[in-house]
Amino acid sequence: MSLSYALLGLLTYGPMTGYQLKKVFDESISHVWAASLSQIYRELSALEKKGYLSSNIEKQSDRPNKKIYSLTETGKAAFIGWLGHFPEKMLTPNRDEFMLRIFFGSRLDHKQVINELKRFIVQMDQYLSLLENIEDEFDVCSSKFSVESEAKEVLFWQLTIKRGHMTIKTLIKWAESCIEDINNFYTKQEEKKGD
Amino acid sequence: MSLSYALLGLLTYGPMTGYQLKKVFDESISHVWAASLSQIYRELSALEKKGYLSSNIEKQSDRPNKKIYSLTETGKAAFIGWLGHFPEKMLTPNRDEFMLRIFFGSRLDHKQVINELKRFIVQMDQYLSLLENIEDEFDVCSSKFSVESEAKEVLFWQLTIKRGHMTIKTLIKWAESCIEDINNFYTKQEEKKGD
DNA sequence: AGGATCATGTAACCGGTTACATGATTAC
DNA sequence: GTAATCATGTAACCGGTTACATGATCCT
Repeated sequence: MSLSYALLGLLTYGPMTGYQLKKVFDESISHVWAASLSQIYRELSALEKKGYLSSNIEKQSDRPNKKIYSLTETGKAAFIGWLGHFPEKMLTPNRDEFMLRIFFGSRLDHKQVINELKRFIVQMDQYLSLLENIEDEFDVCSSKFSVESEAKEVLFWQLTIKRGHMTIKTLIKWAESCIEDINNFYTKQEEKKGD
Repeated sequence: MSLSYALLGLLTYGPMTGYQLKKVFDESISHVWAASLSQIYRELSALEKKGYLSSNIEKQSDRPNKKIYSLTETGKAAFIGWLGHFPEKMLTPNRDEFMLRIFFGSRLDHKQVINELKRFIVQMDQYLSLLENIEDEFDVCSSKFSVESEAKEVLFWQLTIKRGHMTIKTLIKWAESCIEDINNFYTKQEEKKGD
């Protein structure tokens, strides 16, 4: 599965604990592949059993001990192998609770639908500004460290964030056009009654 | 869950078999919520146990008998209840195998990445024309049947397809800009070497 | 002859979600 | 005082995927 390779991929940057991996996930990959802590722990122990990872425990007196995972050679090879094989079908099936309700929107009061669309826009705006902050940080990054390898990594991270940015902007435009379309439909309906 | 309500929702249009539901799904809701046949059958029997659906069997001599499901009153009430309660968070977590590889794209030969992005564009173009065909059919629909209730339904179906249309178009633009960005990065890198 | 369509399902698997459990430290 | 952070997990559940099973008819 993909989650395991995401973990292996992050561990190519250096050894980490499950807890640290979760944090790195949330700040980077989560925009492309989300994961919960319990899932990460479960996956890490499975990967260790497989021999893709090794672990050593760092004792701490004040806090719980750390279990630090490192990528093995076979683990790295597995990651590289996975990375080179892109999926044939690049369209991932959508499952969207919100959209499912819009599909049946004709059964609702159109004022409620418009309210929900407005809520949708607010949420997308929030997420958009979050993405814009991340983009700003990347811009700082790529100007600071102009080492070739680091700049290259930042480039691809930027591309993933850009995708989010662009699609969210489009979704906002979509929702706005929906509100218009719905309003038009209902005003036309009333004109007909007026005749 | 959502699948059950999608099924209940479709059955508000009239009684159907699981097989028929699958076909309707593929032509409409699948763009918003995909489902497999085995899943539909499993779900339908669960809904019948719950009392949301009732079934009667239509005997056929040449083909397997049909098990026709109808919505019960409690089923309809459950659907309406679900429909009115939109999820608080309208952002669904992404999980995209393709994007995960782009995230680690710095570890690949940039020519391969560009090739995969081009394949991505081809696939999106195909899906786009599919969506455009659906939109054309809807346009015919809404001009043909101008009964108020039917036109209203078509309106919301159009909105769901429009979302797909707009996001796919954006994804194509994104992929094109990625190819540019990557090419720029590598030509700049070579210029530096030339100095 | 071979594949699509009609029509029903079952069973196993896999991975994502939620809830539970523990417990010290630090910051407001 | 109470919430967040650090740090580890386990167990149950739920829903989506894949594979299997059956069998006639219709189209190329």
